[in-house]
Amino acid sequence: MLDLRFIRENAQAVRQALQNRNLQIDLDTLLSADARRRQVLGEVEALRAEKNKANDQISSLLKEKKDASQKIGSMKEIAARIDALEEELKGLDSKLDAALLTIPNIPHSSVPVGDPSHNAVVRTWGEAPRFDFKPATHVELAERLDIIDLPRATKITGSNFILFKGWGARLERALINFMLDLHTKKHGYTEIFPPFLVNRASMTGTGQLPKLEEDMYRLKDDDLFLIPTAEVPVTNIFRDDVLDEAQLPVYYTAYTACFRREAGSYGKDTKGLTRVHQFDKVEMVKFVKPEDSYDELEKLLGDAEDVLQLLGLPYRVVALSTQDISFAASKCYDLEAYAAGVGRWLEVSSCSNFENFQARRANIRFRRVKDGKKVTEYVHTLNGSGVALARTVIAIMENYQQKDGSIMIPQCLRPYVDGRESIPSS
RNA sequence: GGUGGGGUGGCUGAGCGGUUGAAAGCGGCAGUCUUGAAAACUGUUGUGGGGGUUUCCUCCACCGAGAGUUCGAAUCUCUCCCCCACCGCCA
Repeated sequence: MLDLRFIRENAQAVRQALQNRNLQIDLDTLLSADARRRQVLGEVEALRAEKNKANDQISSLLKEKKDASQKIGSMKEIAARIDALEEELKGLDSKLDAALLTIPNIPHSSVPVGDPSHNAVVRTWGEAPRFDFKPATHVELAERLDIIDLPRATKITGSNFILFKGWGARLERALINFMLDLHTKKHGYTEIFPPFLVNRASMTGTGQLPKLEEDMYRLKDDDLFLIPTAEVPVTNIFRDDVLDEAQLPVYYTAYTACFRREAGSYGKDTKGLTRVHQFDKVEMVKFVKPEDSYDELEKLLGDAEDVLQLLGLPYRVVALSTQDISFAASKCYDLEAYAAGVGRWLEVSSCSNFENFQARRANIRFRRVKDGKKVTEYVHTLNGSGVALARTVIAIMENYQQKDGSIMIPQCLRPYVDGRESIPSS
C-alpha cells in the first residue's frame, strides 16, 4: 500500500497515477477522513494527557492518605469524553485502512501511459521455426502422442485442468528441475519449497487481497487460500521482519503449483493448456535495497530470459503499460514465447518491481546506518516467473515438432530425461 | 482430536492494580584503560503516530489480538489467535 502521509503530501501525483491506470477511486473522501482523524486524534491525546496527569495526582494523594474522591469524580467525566472520541477514531481508522488497501501502486515514470495497446516490445529474441508441413497445435500433438489427457482431467476434476501422462509428465518434471538448477547454480538463488496454502494475512501482504478474492480458491472452514503463485508464500517469509542491511539482497526461487479460478475469463484462451486452473511454475523472488531495485529488475528479467534462450524458444520482452501492470506493481515486463502451432505469443513470465508497496503491506523492513544514524526502512520486493510451465510446454511441443509427428527434446533438458532426444524416441 | 504449560524490548527473563516504557543479564553502540586486542569499568541502546519554533522539543499509544471492570491495567475478567510439551490418530 501507499503511505498515507505520502498521499496527503502528493495528492496530485496519486490522482495522476490513478488516471493513468484508468481507475476511478475517490481520493477526496480518503483525504477528508485523514484530516478528521488527525483532528480527533489531537483532541483524544490532549484528554489522555490530562487523564495521565490526574492519575499521578490521585496516586500521590492516596499515598499520603489524603482524600482523592473529588479528583476521582471529575476523572469519570473525562474518561467518558475520551470513550466517545475513541469510538469515532476507531471508525475513521478502519475506514482509512480499508481505503488504503484499495489504492494501487504508482507506476514508474518509464512505464508507457495508456491502455494495453501502448505496451511496448522492448526486444525480440530468436526466430520462429519454419516447417515444410502444417504444424499441429499442442492439443493435437498431445492427443496423438498420448502425453496429455484433457478429457480425463475434466472427468476427475473439471474443465481447464491438466493431466500429464508418461513422457508428458516426465517433460513437466524435467522442466521444473532444469529451471531450479539454473536459478540456484547459475543465477545465485536459494531454493525454497513453501506451503501451497496460505492464510489471509499473507494474501493481503502481497496484494492479492482484498481486491482479487473472487479469483482465488479458498478453504472456507479454515480461511486458507490455495496460492495463485509462489510469490505469496515466498514474499511472506519475511512478513513483519526487520532484516539486517548485510543480508540484502535476498534471492529466492521456488517451484510450486499455482491455483487460479480465472473467474470471468470463460471463453478466453479456454482451448488446451493456455488458461488452466492449476499449473506449475518456478518463481523468483527478490528482497533488495531501494536504490538497487530497478537494476535488480533488469537482472531478474535476464534470469527469466536465460531460461527461454537455453530452451531455444523465440520470445519477446514487452514493457506493460500503466493500465496493464498489476495492482501492486510499479513496473512490469512480460515475456512472451512464440508457439508455432497456434501461431501466437504466449505470456510465460511476468517480472515486476513492487518497490516498497508489498513491503509496506507485509511490513518487511531492514536496518542500516544512514548519515551516521540508525534507520529502519522498507525493502523493495520483486518477483518474476522463471518461467510458467504449461505455456512453456506448449511452446516446446509446437516449436520442436517434427514432420513424423514426434517432438524433439531441447538439448538442455536431455540430462533430465535420461538423455532421450525426442518423444517418442525414434 | 485430548490434556497440561506458555505468549513481556534484538535475545533470555522478572514484574501479577498506582512514577513500570517496563528490573536483571546477554547482545549492540560510544568512551576510559592498552602499542593493538581481550578483559574490566563508565555511559548509552525499542517501535509507531500526532503537534511544533523540526540536527531538537513535546504529547499519545504499544507487554499476542480484541472487548470489559476501574479514577487508574503488562498486572483482574471474558473471547479469539498463536506457540511448546505429552497422548491419540495419521502420509
